[in-house]
Amino acid sequence: MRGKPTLRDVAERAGCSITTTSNILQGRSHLYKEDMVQRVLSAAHELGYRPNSVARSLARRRTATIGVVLDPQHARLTHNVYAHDVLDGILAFLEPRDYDIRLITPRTNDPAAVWRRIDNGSIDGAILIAPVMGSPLLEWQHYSTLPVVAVGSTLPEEYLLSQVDIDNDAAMASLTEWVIQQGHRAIGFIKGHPLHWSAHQRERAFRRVMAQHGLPVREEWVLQGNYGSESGAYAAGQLLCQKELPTAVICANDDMAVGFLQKCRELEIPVPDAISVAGFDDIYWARQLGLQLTTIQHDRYQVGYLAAQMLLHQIETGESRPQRMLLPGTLVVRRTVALAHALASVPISEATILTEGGSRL
Amino acid sequence: MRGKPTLRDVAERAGCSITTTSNILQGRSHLYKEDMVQRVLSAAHELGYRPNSVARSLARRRTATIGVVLDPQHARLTHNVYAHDVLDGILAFLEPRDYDIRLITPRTNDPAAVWRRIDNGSIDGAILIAPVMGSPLLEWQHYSTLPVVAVGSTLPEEYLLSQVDIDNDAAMASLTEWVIQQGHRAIGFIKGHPLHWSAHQRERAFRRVMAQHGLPVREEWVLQGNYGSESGAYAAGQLLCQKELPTAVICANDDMAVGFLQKCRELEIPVPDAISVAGFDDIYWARQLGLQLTTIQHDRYQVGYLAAQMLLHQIETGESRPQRMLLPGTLVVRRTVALAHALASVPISEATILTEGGSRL
DNA sequence: GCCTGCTATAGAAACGCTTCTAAAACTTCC
DNA sequence: GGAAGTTTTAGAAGCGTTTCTATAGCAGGC
Repeated sequence: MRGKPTLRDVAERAGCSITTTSNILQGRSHLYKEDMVQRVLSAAHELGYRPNSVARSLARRRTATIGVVLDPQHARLTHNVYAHDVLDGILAFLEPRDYDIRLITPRTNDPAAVWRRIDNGSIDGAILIAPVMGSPLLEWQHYSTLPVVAVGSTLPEEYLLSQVDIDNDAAMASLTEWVIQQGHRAIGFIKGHPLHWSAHQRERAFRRVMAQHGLPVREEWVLQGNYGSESGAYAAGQLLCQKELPTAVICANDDMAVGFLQKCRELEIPVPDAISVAGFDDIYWARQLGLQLTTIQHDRYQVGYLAAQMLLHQIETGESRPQRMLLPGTLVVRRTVALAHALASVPISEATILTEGGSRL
Repeated sequence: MRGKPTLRDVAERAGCSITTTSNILQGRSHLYKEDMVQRVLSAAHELGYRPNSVARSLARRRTATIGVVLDPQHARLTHNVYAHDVLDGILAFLEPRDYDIRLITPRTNDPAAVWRRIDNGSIDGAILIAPVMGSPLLEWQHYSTLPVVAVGSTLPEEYLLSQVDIDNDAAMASLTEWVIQQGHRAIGFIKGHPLHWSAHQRERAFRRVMAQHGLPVREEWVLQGNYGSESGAYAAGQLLCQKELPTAVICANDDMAVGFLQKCRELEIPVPDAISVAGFDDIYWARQLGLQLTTIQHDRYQVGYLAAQMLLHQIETGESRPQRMLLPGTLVVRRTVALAHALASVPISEATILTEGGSRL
């Protein structure tokens, strides 16, 4: 016996066949006499036998491993707070079920290469983390027959992908609704990264609710961001130097809201006294730092957990009809959004005029 | 041909043997006539053949996968900023070399179970992320013969583990040195998590430098934290209500420093006017939020990158003597540490007295 | 023209496990 | 006491690769 002990070594030592050994070691010991069972068990223990998972995977035709694939766009985990929470949820579900995780971070945009890497027989299914528009991950159908679940992007139906995500639309709608209820009429918006579906969904919800309330959206108050906090600060710079200002600004995510707040501090514009700011995501460090940001909180951990569950279900049942599962977000009211009528009547009192003067949906 | 095409299918289609096919597909085409090579290549392409990595691993006796193992203590990735950066570095090194990563998060403290999970033939080596004292990961020697590299913990030699880490001792020494150079004599310290080696190393360096300068360390100014920001805030509460205060406080990491700063703000104690605060780690969000924290910056990404490199070297050469590699940290001077003599002479002017009155190393 | 020494190709044995199928060994029953 | 059944065990064929070794085919040298 050179190297690691194999099933054959155990069998020899116990004086029985490989089959017997394999069966007993897999827990099918009711097939054998107590005596045999003991012999095998102790032989295995004495040799320190550990089954080789590669050989097992080959024989069983399943690997008990699932792939977690990061979009090439945001393959650097570091600043991808989203991925951490989701990954935690995935791990939490999979670990007790003896599934392992293979982390795949393609660095190319060639879908054939990407999928060759993902679907090479080493995983039973994959979770795609937040594929963006144009991502090679979305070419799934042409390159793989693996069960797949996408998280963090609510994709159009035609991609035929199962998905778990938060309900961006409903959450942003309720946030906007609430800001309006605080008496704000003049509301600005900082948009998220243009390649993220969520950015569009959040913007659309904002506009819809504004329209429902008959409030105009002034395009000079709608600024492009990219979900990064610098872009929030930049947008703040752009916005705050305008002649007329909104009384409130909704940022498509917290990172940008944090950047926005910083810029406000820099320019010595008090929040929420001069302007109200809302975010979306309820990120850890904003909370940690006591920024008291009013925002939408949602359970990313749960997204990961449910995605893993959905994927395992697909793997085990062979069910392949794509499903979509949307989790609700919760409005968290803190202190960066004030009542509009309590505002100092700086340039912001224009607000009331705007309600009439506004032009488009 | 049911299911995925195999090497045999390609061979049949190309009208040659499996060996030939395998050789050509692995790039050994100089062995064959151009004609044959073309036949095989196009057959493979037409069938959409993709080699099965599990079978390949079994035959080659290597998996081209390395395991990244999180200590059960901090298996939740979410708030483990450290792990993200390291993981990024690991990925960056491994991806272009066609190695994959298996993420392993044991949830138990039984070393046998943990190592059964890690070393089951599915990986060629492992990187252990920040094993803490008493971690089952440290039992390595008894349970595995896999090449292993530990990162994020500078362990005692007797564990016989290769390691890559930052030089906690040197970095904390230079930070302390610098604070002293700013004229501070009365310096407090907030300790890190007692199970982390780094916490002890940082504390020891602090004490040593203080002693070298003949400065006493007042034990009522040395408070236990746990690397979490809440613990920093708590320690601040404990410290700041004392009769005599230090003029500066060094926190064993940034998270605690952030907590400390928040508490200061809460208590309306101006930093650095009333008290100076230093951190260690230079975390992203502290920077992001413009806290201007004076701290030690170090390259966690690089730690991961080098660890992966070291591990691959061990795997490929069979070299197994444990090596240790320590990366230097860099002092980043921002604004939370002021010159001591520029301080308002609040209770803090006691400082000068302390230099004499102090008691112990 | 036969042996030597190439090159080009194929056969077959691993790798370590699972599992289907078959065959011994032992009951039981009429 | 032998057919029929039941329990216990073993044989052997995969799983899809890699790779060692063997064998054709075909020059060239004497």
